[in-house]
Amino acid sequence: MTQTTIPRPRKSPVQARSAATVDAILEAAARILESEGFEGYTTNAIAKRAGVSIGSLYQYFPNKDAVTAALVMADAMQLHDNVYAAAEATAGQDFGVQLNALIDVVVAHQLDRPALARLIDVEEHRLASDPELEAKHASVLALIRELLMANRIDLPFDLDVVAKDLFGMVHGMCDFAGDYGETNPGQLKARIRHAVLSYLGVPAS
Amino acid sequence: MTQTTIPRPRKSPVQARSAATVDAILEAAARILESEGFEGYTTNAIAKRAGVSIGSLYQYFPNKDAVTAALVMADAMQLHDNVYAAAEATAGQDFGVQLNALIDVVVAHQLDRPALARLIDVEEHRLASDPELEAKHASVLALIRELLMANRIDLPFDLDVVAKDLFGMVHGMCDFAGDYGETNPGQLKARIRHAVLSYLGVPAS
DNA sequence: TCAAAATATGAGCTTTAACTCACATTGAAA
DNA sequence: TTTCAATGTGAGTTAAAGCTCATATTTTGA
Repeated sequence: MTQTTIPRPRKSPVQARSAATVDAILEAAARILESEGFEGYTTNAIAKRAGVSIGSLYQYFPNKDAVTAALVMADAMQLHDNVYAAAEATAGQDFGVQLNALIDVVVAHQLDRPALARLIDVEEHRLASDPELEAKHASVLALIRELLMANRIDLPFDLDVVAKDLFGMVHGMCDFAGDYGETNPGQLKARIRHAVLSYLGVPAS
Repeated sequence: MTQTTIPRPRKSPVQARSAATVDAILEAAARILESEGFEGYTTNAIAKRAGVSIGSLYQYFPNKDAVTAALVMADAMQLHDNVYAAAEATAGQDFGVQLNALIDVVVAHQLDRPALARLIDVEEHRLASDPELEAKHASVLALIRELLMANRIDLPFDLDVVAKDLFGMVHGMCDFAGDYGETNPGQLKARIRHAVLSYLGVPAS
């Protein structure tokens, strides 16, 4: 594994137009990754699709990996924020309701742009792990643990391990569903709900 | 998605030494992908690690993707063969025993070389889907369906969908376990077994 | 033993993509 | 209005990686 320079923004945008440039670059990067895969994912292509010059791209990102890292981080933050928003919105309600809200978020996150989600996953592993990124992940797992504890669910295994299993399970089912072109997110959610509840030994409501 | 030339062996080896060359190339490709990721995965590096010249590599593979395709196919065949071997070895026995055998194979396949398994997964999606490869996958799913039918399991959903869910679920749990460095494959198997059995509504034996 | 086919070699050609830099344009503070 | 910092530009440099090909070596079969 070659030591890549730490992928961090070179300079922060201060004016509105440069912030727009950065946004355009990230959005273009996502779209190219989604439509072309790693194949066509080049900095020149990203700049072109974003409608900015290649020079501008390198003004805000020291190298290609920095663009990808920013993309990965944005994705992680989105999941994190949506998950927490869903939890807050359903706080105090039935366990089933809270669980549904979480599943909605995760399924949406994975199925909305399945190809992109998968490639971001890969890059997430390839890039040197960013503490900030790790924190977001840990935070999502913590939320799952809290949900389980607050509802005094009888766990078949360690709390820690159960949270990870559930996350992996849901992720895997979504991923695979995305692969064979699942068209009915509603039914997928129902199945995931069933999988989670039965794993936990909670009778379906 | 650029039209890549169909990744097919350029010529088949007829002498023993050339077969050895091809094997060495594939093994080297796997090892590099595993230890360096896509980063260092170059045809020159593969040839070097395999101890053969770059010219030899291109004698048997028309391009880089052809090497990767062969690797992916070999992986799929290995899973397929192991799964079928496990099914035959436990044919006629308890559902629980048969299921355990299958889980053993899948966990081993995914956890033996987790980094490699993940990257092969990615390439599997990037490459134009090979009918032969699709057939192997379909065949594995068919085996799961047969197992469920032969044991007259009461299914919560469509047979087809259940098979896919189970595969995705197991895959996801293994993948995630590989990520955080699961050291205890035995416990992972137990949890997967629990997840599968409870999804199916089969009481643990 | 020997010719022909199969296999192996690696320097180097070619393409491509990451990245630079000298210069142009725009925005904001004074 | 002026001035300087912030931002934008894209032709061109550079390094690397895919791939070729003329040539060398090994194996086979007659």
